[in-house]
Amino acid sequence: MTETTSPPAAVHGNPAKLPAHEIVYQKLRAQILFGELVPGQAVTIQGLVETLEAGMTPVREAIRRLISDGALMFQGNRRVSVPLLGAEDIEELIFARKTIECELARRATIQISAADIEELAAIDNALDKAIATGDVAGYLVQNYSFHTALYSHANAPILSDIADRLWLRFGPSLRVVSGRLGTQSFPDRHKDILDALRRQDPEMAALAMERDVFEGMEHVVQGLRAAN
Amino acid sequence: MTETTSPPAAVHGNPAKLPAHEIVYQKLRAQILFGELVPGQAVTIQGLVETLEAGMTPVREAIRRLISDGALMFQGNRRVSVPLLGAEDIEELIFARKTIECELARRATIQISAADIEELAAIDNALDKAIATGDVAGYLVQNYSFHTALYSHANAPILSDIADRLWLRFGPSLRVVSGRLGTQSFPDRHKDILDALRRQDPEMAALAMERDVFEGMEHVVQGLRAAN
DNA sequence: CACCTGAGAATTTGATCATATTCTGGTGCC
DNA sequence: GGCACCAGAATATGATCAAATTCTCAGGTG
Repeated sequence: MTETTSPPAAVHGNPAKLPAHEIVYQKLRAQILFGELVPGQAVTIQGLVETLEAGMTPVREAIRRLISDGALMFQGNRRVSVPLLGAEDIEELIFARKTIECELARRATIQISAADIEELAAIDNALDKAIATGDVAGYLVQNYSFHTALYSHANAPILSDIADRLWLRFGPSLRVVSGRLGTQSFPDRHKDILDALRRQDPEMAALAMERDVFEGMEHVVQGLRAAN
Repeated sequence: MTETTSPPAAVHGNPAKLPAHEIVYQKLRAQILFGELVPGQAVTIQGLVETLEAGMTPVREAIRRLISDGALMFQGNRRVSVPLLGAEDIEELIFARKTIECELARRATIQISAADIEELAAIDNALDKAIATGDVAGYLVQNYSFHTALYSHANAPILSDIADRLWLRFGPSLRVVSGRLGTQSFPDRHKDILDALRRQDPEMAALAMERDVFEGMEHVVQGLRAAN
């Protein structure tokens, strides 16, 4: 995932040896990305201490990291909550995602191996299955996996890191929209992306990615508009 | 600065009321941006506890935030240090800065007031003075101020946040290069940017910004190359 | 008489610290 | 050269203090 933020790099044979604050961070991060937490929801330190059965210091550090990530919001008084996105925020996210993720797609295209492309295809199949069965949580996980896996082949840690952060920002809203509109209606340009990868055509990959990003975000806009 | 990371918003009459972890964060951040800390240098919690005369918990939280910002690096074991940039990192930074900061320049151009332009001009004057007198620290501060002030008028908190983070990544290296090559040699496209702002020409502003970014980063590349 | 308002207490939550425990890296002995 | 030990640093806990929100209950008003 992100070079700078996930340091222990998951020592293969020793999964239990991660520090507590790292474990808390991962758990909380997943909850935000995949929707246990709703936009606007308050997040309390003591609540997480009980829920995650962790000490106070690790929880504190995890929250600080996630605030820095843009995944949580410090409300000025000492309260922390999951951010609500406005139309302007989404407009910014569209621009940022387009430029960053298209570039990552370009870079990945010229470096990825055939075997890795098939791994991506496998993820996309799982995604299709989730869409077909209306499995919202599965859809969110697989969609995120697809993008993350692709970017990991771009050999661009800083850009990948930026992209990862952007996902944390709209994750909660994506969940709300998916829950409301269902997974069926979501666009999926992943087939086009896979085609481009196989043809080793960076610009085609970038274009497909641009469509995927734009349609996905547009969908969020519509979903949030429906909420008013 | 960044919406999401600097919450207390500096209650006008009560500067002493910031929490300790926030103060530590600001101090450490400034040290990184403006060069007290050298790339590769180790950062220890206990060292900062003594230096900044703060408790352990606030220091810990500040370090976590800065790691998440990309300003510090977790070395896998429990060590933390200031990152060293490689050529590939700089190449990524050039792309990211170009796209993000040019867009911020565009957005600022169509929103900034005449009075605010003059404030920018004043910063640029201070910058010129620092260059003329060879004041490296002043140069770094004023240069950062100019960009930050400009972006604050773009009304784009997410993009500004991304830009801010990028500065944290190359700040230490910029300091090294400036110290080695002197401030004289640094390019300064700020006059062009100010021109574009006054003419309300977004594309011209973006172009000037692109040059400023590119020449600045190219300079860093040359400086680092000279170090080998 | 019902309802709104606001002061102040009670409770919840966050911030900080002192301390115990665990881990890493280095040193010196075999 | 490899292994055991040691010093120092990081991680994690729980207690304590401080702040903020919420609740409650008078008092006043329509």
